[in-house]
Amino acid sequence: MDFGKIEKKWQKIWKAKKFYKTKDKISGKKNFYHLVMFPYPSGNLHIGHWYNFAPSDIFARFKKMSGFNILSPIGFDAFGLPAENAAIKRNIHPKDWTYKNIKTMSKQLESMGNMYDWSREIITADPQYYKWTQWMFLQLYKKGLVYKKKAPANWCPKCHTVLANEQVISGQCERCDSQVIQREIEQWLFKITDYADKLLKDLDDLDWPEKTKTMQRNWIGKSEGTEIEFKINDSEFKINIFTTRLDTIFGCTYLVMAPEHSLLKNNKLGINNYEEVKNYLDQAKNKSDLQRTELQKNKTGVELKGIKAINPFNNEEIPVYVADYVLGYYGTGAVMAVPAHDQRDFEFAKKYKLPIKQVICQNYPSPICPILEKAFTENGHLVDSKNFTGLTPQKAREEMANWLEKNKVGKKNINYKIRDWLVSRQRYWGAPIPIIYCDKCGIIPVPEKNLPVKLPNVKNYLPTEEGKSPLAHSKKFINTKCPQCGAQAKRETDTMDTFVCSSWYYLRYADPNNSKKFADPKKIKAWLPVNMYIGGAEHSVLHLLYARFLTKVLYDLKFINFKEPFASLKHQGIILGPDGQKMSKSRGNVIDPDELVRQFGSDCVRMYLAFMGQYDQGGPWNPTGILGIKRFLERIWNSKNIIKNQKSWVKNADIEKLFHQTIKKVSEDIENFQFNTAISALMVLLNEVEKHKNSLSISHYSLFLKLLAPFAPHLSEELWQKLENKKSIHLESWPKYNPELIKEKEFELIIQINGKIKDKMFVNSGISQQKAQEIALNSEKIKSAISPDQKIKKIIFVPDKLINIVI
RNA sequence: GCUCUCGUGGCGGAAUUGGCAUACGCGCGGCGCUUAGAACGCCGUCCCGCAAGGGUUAGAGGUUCAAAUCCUCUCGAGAGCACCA
Repeated sequence: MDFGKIEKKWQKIWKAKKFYKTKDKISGKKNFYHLVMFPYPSGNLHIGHWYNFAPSDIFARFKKMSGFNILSPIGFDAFGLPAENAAIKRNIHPKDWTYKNIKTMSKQLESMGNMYDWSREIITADPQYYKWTQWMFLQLYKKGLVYKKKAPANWCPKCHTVLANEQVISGQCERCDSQVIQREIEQWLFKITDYADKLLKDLDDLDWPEKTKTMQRNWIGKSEGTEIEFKINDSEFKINIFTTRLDTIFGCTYLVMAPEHSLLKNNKLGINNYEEVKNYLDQAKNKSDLQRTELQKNKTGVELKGIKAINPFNNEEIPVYVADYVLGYYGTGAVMAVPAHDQRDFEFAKKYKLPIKQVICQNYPSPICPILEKAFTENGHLVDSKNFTGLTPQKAREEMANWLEKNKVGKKNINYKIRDWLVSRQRYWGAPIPIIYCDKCGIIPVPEKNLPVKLPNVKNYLPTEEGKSPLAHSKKFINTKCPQCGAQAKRETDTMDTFVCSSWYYLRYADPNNSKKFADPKKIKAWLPVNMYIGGAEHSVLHLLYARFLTKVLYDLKFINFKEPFASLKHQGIILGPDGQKMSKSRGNVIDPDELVRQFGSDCVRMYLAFMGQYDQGGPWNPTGILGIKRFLERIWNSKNIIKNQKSWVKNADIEKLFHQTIKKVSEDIENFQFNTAISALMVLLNEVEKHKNSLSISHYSLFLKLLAPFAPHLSEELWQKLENKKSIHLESWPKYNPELIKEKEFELIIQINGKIKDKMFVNSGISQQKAQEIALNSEKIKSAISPDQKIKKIIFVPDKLINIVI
């Protein structure tokens, strides 16, 4: 049977009839926004894309048949580094490369037969789209959530651009794996840190995978502690430190400042050995993140000679060091070092022969504490801590913080790990940042009416080493007039991180062709927030965090009336190559879905992907089982003859019951994204039906086709129309089961002794414990298993399941 | 180092969430159909045992009438973060 032929036929008909065009409102139906993360136009679809798009379409089709008005759009995340890098490698203009890929990938996507509304397609590299990306930038700018600063940033020497914190993986560039270095450069940032608390709190109410929420929580990294002032002796300067272990302050034997600390610039503190310190600062600056990490085991630092800091709790004078194991961007950029209770301080103190003073001890009130071979970080009681001695660390932190606040030398404070989102890129293939520099007026945002700032079609799009965008070479682009005073001015030449484009695209689908607004508020209201969002877990702290941030900003600006973009979220697993490695062209382990579709048909491929295993698990691609699905579909195709050749129909209560049980099982499984067990239930049903051919009526057969429709949209449509139905099966409503009919009249009672199965027996459903007990004790097997001298201690009865005799 | 997943036949995986372990599919074996094969159909297929029966969810303990499921430790695989004070 050539399924490919049927599939092409229906795809053509659906396209011609605009069958999947979405209406914003259908009376009597609730809207349901079903969204799959839009693809990056990298070249061709691989089987991983199919795994993302095909099973999710099963869910969408099921929801549609269940009575919802579905929005299931598609588009392309078209700007960005990888496309640009790939284009450069092939010596093609990024635009040509990207649009060529979009064309191929669209064709491939169509061959899946998904219910996408192509009239709503969006492409983020389209000026009609990025006009609004630039508009978003301006809204954030107005709200004071965008700023520019010159500071060390993650620089990828191969991509010639800065990267956001989220795009640096273990000190390496997310895209090309080059070692990222720190480079002082002018950059634009979004103040995502202002939203750290909201981003954290609102996670609680989201229907998202728990691990994804955990990842975001860790990324945001809330940490409650105390900020303390340490005065410098004979000086007006103070060093502020942040700690979560205030209880250990009597064990503080020195302070450490990060090399980036502002008090270290130009020898403000009047240090005696500034030459030496300056040398150290310069060295630290040139270290990459990775180098700094690699040196974890071998910490370095320099003492600031000639100054001492004063511990406010005991007025002890302690030395101050600069060391790059302290981070400049976290907390206050300085810490109090307690070697006895912090492993990093412990290592440093050992190396520089600094005192290690234990103030938390397990043995309290015994005065003898064990000698430390590493930092002691567990719980105990305070020792050698003046009037705080004897307290638990928890209690001590409370009381010490009160003491600090009373004496005005410190206060409770909260720090977050998350850093501001660096959005500027020194690259060509992105949305230009809508900013103008005027000698007189300074930094001026482009007026909204002048948007979009179009990306010019330049010949020279190669990135440059000096840290400037290729757009800096385009005189036509740079030179402009100041919107405020009209004088000659220059445009910003950096472009935006592609994650800015993708952080709001879900809003645009509600109204993709609007030229006056990013979307009509009525249409936004009709569809958003997204009801079901599906995509890879690799975006947990990138796209998914950025999208939440932008939604919250738009909410605060009153453009939208919801705080979270994606009500429910599901991740699909990753399909690896047959060798168990990540699929990549260089490894040569990429599976081409087109070839599989030619061989088996798209219904078969999508169904096999759904059948392979749990949707969120993935794993190595193993094609051996696809024949099972192929056979299943062939059997369904042949089953039309059962009806045709049927002479007399015999009602069969068991088959009747199985049908209703299958409706229940399939419905619940699709709702829970358990497509594999839903398909297996359909297989069980077909197996039974084939055994009792004469008990299959036309209405049973129709019902089966409806259950099949989300999984195999083409085949089910073909068979449906062969039954002389005029309308499409995809306009039918999802079958409902009769709760009365699925009830089992009998069940197999499991009879256990001490939890081990000894006998099984069919009995009527709903029997009482008494009755079950009687039956169980009368069983020959049970009788012989219990010797006369053994007494029954207890009997456990689980209704309609089992009875357990404890002896 | 920290945070978090996961480990079930030869393979992909089920198990109503603590109540019949191995559903469904692949593969394999046997039989049928066939000149033969392919395809298809039927039967079998966790291990030991002729059987009665016993054992089995990476391994070892524990909780429970009852554990693949909960707890502790060990081993193994994977993901994310990583000097965050």
